[in-house]
Amino acid sequence: MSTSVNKRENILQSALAFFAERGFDATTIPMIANDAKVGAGTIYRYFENKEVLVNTLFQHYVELFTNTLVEEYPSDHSLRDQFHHLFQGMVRFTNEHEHALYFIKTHNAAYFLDETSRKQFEKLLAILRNFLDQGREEEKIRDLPSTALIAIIFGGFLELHKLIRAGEIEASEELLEGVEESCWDAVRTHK
Amino acid sequence: MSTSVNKRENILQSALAFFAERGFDATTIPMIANDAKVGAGTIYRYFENKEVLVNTLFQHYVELFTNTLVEEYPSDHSLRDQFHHLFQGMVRFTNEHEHALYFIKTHNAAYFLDETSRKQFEKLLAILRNFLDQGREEEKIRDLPSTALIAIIFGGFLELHKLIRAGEIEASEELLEGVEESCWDAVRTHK
DNA sequence: TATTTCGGAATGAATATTCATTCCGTTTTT
DNA sequence: AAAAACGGAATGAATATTCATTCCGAAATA
Repeated sequence: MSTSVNKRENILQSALAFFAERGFDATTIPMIANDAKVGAGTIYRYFENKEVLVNTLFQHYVELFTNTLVEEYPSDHSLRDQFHHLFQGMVRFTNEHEHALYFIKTHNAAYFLDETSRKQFEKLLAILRNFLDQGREEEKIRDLPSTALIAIIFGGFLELHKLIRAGEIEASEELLEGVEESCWDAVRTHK
Repeated sequence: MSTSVNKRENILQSALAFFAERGFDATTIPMIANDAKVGAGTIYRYFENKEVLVNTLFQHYVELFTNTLVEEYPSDHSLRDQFHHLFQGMVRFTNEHEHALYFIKTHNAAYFLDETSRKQFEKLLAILRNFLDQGREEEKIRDLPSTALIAIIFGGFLELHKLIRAGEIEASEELLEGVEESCWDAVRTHK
């Protein structure tokens, strides 16, 4: 069976999990190879080197996440609805790609990211900034640096996600709604 | 003279900066030695190995931060005042120890932390949890996992701090107040 | 006081280890 | 039976750690 597509995919999946859990520098190629059930050399058939591997991964998931947020974006609904859409996007994306968002969050300023990766990430930020700026104009969003507000949103959400994965907490609908509300209250103006 | 206390201190300072900026795995002993203006071997006169060095650093600053939060804690004031005290503690601590809080935040779940470090960190969390739990009883704090709320607070604050250090933003009194208010709104109940 | 001896702190070259990357014999695919 | 894909041992570079030696200030000796 031409597993070649599968192997590439396996390598990417294993790498993603390790990078998310231990970070780029602490994960070794043999670790990834072993987990992907592939020879160490095989990784180099698919990726020129370790940095190309991370960058590939990073760009792939940032793009995927960006698309998730943009898809069916309710531009003509209320700001609160738009926020809900974005938040739901995070939830959906995290459900479909367990480690991806955490990986992105922990590596978005890393020294080994190349131009393309940085630009890709900028595009993602632009979407969120765009939303916040629009809201600020309407005086519905606090007058604070977008990056800080974005950090609050991702920080809270990802921490929650960690707890859920660790089994310390159950991912009830109610809980997610609570976190969404909390993030929204952090971001919006209060009359 | 090159008192041993000074050397040890220099090593710790250099290590802190590198660990905060690049992470544990990406910083090498020679980097630290060079920055501390000390022979590589000297580091091993003070610390058994690289892991002992991080753990020492981690424990030291977590303890220091914990003390900052606890000192003059206004137990009998309003919850809002208590929050203000904690937030101010973060600000003060960050002003006094530029890299420390960021280092703590990015390394608190690292694989190389020993028992003592983990326990030390737990103590810090306990203080924050304590505050949140008390508030929850009074129904002044949201019914959400403390860890998630804590993540929101630190996430927002540290992101802000990064922007300030990067010179992208000025650390006005007003800005800090805004972030404090945002974090508080994320955490409290809204009648 | 001047000189010598001594202890241990500091050093950085040498060594041991870890890891990314390469290479080549084997297996699988066509 | 080629050709392509693999696996995993081999390689070399980068890094943590060690250790023989130097250095320096403080006693001991004169």
